[in-house]
Amino acid sequence: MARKVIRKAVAKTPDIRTVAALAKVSIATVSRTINGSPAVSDRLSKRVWQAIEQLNYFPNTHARSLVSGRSRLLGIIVENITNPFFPELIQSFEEVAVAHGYEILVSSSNSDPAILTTCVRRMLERKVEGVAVLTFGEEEPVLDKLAHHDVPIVLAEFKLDDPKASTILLDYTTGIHAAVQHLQDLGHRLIAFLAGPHTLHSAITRENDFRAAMQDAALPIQKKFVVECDHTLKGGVAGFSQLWSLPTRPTAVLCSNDMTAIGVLRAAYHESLRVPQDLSVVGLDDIDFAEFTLPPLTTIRLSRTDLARAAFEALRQQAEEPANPKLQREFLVSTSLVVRGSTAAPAVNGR
Amino acid sequence: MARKVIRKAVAKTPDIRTVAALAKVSIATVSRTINGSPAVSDRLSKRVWQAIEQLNYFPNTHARSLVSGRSRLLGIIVENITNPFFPELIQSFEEVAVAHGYEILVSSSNSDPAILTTCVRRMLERKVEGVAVLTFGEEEPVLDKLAHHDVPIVLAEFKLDDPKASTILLDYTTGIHAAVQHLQDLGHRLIAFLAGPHTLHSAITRENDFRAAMQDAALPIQKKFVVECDHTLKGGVAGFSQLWSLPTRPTAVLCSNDMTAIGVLRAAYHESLRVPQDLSVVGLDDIDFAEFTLPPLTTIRLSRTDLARAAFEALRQQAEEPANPKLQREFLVSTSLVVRGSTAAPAVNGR
DNA sequence: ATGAAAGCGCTAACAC
DNA sequence: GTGTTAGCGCTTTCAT
Repeated sequence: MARKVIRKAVAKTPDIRTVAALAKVSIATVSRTINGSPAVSDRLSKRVWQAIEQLNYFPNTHARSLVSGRSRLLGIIVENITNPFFPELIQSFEEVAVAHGYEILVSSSNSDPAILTTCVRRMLERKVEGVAVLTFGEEEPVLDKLAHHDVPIVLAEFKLDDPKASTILLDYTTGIHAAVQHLQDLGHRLIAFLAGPHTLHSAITRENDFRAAMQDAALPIQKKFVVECDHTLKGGVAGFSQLWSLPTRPTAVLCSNDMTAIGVLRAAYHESLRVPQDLSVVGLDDIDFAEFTLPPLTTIRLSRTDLARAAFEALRQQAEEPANPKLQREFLVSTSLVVRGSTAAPAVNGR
Repeated sequence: MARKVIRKAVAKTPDIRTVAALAKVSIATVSRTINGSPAVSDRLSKRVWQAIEQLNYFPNTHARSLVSGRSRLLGIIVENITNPFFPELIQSFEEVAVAHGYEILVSSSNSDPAILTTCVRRMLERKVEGVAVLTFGEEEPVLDKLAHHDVPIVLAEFKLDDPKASTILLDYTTGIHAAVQHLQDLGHRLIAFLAGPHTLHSAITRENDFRAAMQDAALPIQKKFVVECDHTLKGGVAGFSQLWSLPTRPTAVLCSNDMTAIGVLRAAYHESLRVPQDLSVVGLDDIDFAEFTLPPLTTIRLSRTDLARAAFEALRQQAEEPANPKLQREFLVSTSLVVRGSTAAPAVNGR
């Protein structure tokens, strides 16, 4: 009794009962109205919405999730939010998720399996309906845990043998072939490749595609022309100096990602090399910034929007139509070459 | 009955009852154990943890939030996640929040009041315990709504007259004075300022601090030397060309943020100007990338870590000790000059 | 120290 | 069409 009095005294945030009382209907009707059930008469529906408006009411998500078993929460784990590629990805993912009435939980794994584990756990605790692991294939062992918990999961470039898992395949081949072709057309023969860390599936795929493209172009690959970097700007600087210490130097460098290419641009500048006259540089990703480097970076575009949409769609399907027999389990995102200012014909003495 | 059979058949995710049954205790004891209540005997506690382990159980956050009224969720709204300043800020905020057992909801307002409104609403629905609005003072009207809902809120550079609101003040003065001093020491007298959009509190504060610093240095400000940009790289390019079309040109430019400064660097390059010999450039923020521009950018550092920590602490205090009479309502984050390669003495003919 | 039971705000099955 | 009611999984009195 005393409790009730207090409840009246303190203006609590309105709940479904408050609305029902004001609209003079049952709480079931309020619930139905909110959820757009067709079985509510216009007359009552109007009264309910009016009450909702008047009270500035909105439903408690936790209560909803508890009873419905659906949280409308999706998790997205990226490798490092500080890498410009990822914020753009997150933004696209958020946009499409919110448009479909989902909320997202974001985490960076920072390539640390321990962190990934706690990320996953936190997301599981929040009862996410799906997790997009866009770390590009680094931390496989942990992923089994996710699958075990029966949560839909989508991975970039890595197939998990689990009915709840789907995969986004990146078609690097097209873009990388186009890039090598482009360089060959310009007259380059000495083309180097600054690879990503071999702990990453994507890095290995990219490197393999480079080798294949060179072979298709009948261009030899000098052994020392493929060097493993770490997908950071500093890594690009280091990779460049390794290349430059070689007796024969390449006239063009294809990089496993844009940050590496930007590192090369920077290192080349310090060596007083002119890009593209003395060295052609090609990146991969086409981060927003690529347009603004000096010179603007020729690069292989990997659309963050396409990737994010595919990831969301994979999760949505699993969450909303788990019984659908023709659930799409694989998604393909393509790449394409964007020619800007960092590539040109090699200088004659470069031959 | 039929229901129960199904329940047994399908291996449901374990709940508190499952644990209690396995440990042969009541659900209350399980709850107490999980929450570290001292009133549980070692003997039972051990049994409970064992069961938890064995079942790989973890509590349902929604149920917990529903009954306890605490979601352990914090919201952070930034202006644009694509601006490198913000991911760094988000990362720091996430780190400290997670370390304290909170989860975060991230949103970008993209300077659009309508988007901000829905962000706020979504966060309110999720029952966040506090919101950090780090948009730097753009969308005031909407903020009242937040305050109205009795949710703790922390703002950057904007005071809201509400008991639940606190403010983070940025001490630009120190950094900007140091920068002007630095330029004066190098011999500059013709110093321009590329301001941020006047819709931003922070932009106005920065501009005012610049004017004050110039006055203190007894340096005149040419009227046309202060131009309003928009805190983007493109804005910096545009600002530079406006400056360069002037009859007398500045020998140094101080920019309201790093992206603007990077735009100036780029525009200067296109004019075949050498930085810093022909033009000194100073940024503000010290984003990660500032270290890697060509040349490395001299800039005024605004620590994202400090800012994030202050924001979290403000929210935590409001959420956990709302009754504390000496709750801190204002936080100060300082700035400092970082000298790199984009500043030098002006060329003699520049005099 | 432990357990029984009430109830957080909501949805959905069932009754009318 | 609309209302009544039983829980969703948990925390928290209140007994014992």
